[in-house]
Amino acid sequence: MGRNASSQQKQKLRKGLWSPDEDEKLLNYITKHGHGCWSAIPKLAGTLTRLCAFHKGPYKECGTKIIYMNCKVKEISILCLGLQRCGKSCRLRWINYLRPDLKRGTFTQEEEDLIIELHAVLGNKWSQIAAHLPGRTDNEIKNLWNSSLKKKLRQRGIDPTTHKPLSEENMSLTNTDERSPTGTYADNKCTATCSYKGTPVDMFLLDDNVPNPLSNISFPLSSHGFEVSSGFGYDNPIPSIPSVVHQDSSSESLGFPNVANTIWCDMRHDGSFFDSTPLPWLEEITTNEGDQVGIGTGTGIDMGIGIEAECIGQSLSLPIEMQNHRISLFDESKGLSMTQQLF
DNA sequence: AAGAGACTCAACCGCCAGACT
DNA sequence: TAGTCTGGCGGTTGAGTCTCT
Repeated sequence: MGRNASSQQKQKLRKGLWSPDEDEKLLNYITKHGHGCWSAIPKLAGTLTRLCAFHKGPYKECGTKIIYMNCKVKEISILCLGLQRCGKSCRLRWINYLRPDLKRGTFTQEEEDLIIELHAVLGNKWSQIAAHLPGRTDNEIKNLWNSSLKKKLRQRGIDPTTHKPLSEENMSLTNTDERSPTGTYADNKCTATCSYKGTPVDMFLLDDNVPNPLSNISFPLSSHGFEVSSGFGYDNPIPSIPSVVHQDSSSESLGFPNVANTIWCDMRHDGSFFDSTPLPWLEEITTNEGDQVGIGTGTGIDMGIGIEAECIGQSLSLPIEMQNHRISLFDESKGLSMTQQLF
């Protein structure tokens, strides 16, 4: 019996594109009442009259009518049928189209760059990626990725799945890359010592035309006391890095409640720079006093940033010593030595 | 101008995990 | 404990639009 009723209901459900009328019903309902239980919304949305204005007691529904109990008005029709959609469909329509906080229009270059950065770390976790782009939906980002960004990456010679240079697939590397294809940085347990563990010289010398960028890198200190350790890539020689890390104490407002300090980076994978884009791979790392945090982009272009949390907020003047494959940072005032294996 | 192919994007489908009974 | 329901997610589809020839 119940099964029959259920299948009858299913037969009534509409599919396909939403009409303006349906949109209006759903929008009006959720604006007034919130979405609550999605599965109940199709019935409730669009209902003009549900309760007799004078009736405070119980009622029951019977088809498209409401039967009031112990009321002079025994029966009242639902004047407008609810949506002939399933709750799931309503939810999707609201999230992807009707939500008032949605940002319309094409993606900006900054947004595209951020999506690529995030994809390198998170893979196809579209909802997590969308969480970093206010006003954008996972569906929208997924579509952008599949229709446009994948292609752009390939044109840049980067494998959109692994975020490694396509040419690398044909090279016989002598180093040992312990990362998974999508990057181990997503496992949120990454520390300075678990970033790229291959042999950097092998990496850099794969292409004779690319000079070892380590010999050119300079490391300016940020005014906030962070130590920026390095940024480089074997296909991406960066002669110098400006002050790439800022501290933002309002990390909670950015949705990273467990991170003591939100780090912002100015550098893209391709070596150009942009501003105010949060480093997504820090989102689940808790930094404590004295912690070191090492991060990587998860792409073929590696970047290591070391933060001595103890130094946060202090003005440091640190001589930097580069010893082949390592970069060592020293805080002379504290006698603190932070030597970071970057690769 | 017309047809074919490429592209975009809204929406559906199936699966999964957690809550509830 | 098992079954059911629900919401959330990623993959996929297909209608509409655009671009190219």
